Amino acid sequence: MNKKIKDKYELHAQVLKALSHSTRLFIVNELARNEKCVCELQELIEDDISTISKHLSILKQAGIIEDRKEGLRVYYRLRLKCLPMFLSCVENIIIEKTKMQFELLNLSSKQ
Amino acid sequence: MNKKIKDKYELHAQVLKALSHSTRLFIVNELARNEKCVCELQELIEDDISTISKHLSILKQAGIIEDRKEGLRVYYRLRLKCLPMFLSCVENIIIEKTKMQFELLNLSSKQ
DNA sequence: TGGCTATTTTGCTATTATATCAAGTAGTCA
DNA sequence: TGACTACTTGATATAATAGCAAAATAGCCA
Repeated sequence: MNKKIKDKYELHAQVLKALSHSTRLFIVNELARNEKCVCELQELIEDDISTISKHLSILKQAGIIEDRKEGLRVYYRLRLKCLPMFLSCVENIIIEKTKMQFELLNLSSKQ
Repeated sequence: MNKKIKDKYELHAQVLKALSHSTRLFIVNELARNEKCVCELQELIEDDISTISKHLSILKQAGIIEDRKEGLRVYYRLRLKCLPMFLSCVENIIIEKTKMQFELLNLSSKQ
């Protein structure tokens, strides 16, 4: 694979990597509804706040979310509007995969 | 975050993790056009064949691709038809992000 | 059967990602 | 100014992943 092509896919992989974590997916889904401050996310997730802050910085640096400051609070919102559609595609993958496993089970029980 | 929700996002994260690698994204894009055997992919990628085989098994186990055997060769194809759409969404993220960085550069040079 | 080709699996080391705690920054308000 | 709240960053220990090479498996054909 030539370097130019590899670099292009490297960029794509970085975005996907940023989304490859259950907490970060949860965050993205929450922010798809409306913006939230770190403290609101912390209440929902119940992890150490520094862990959540770090997840947010990973999403931000990937260009997936952006922030704005209001007094003491930092509000985050989704930058990528096509993300919910994209996640429903992932949902399809999971459903398909589960079906496949189910069919496999059926086949093996018939033997 | 309650366990049920966490588990759901964990499943999604696994699919995204499988896609979070430049070689695997390349593979998926190649297979989006038509099925290919491992040896054909190896020619294009030029990595150790055992490395490519491992990438393929990661994509397969995530439900993203499937395989069929023909003689000595194993042909892989895309299982997830919505994937190209989904990747164009990632492309948008990258374009947006690049624009943002460009604007930042412009702003700072005006000072 | 034995030798050949295509692919997968295993064992290994190096690299990268994650979680946590402690310390640091930034904005508010008395 | 100093205490307080909301958040970020740094250090570090632990866990997951990548890539290579050697060994194993599977199908073909003489």
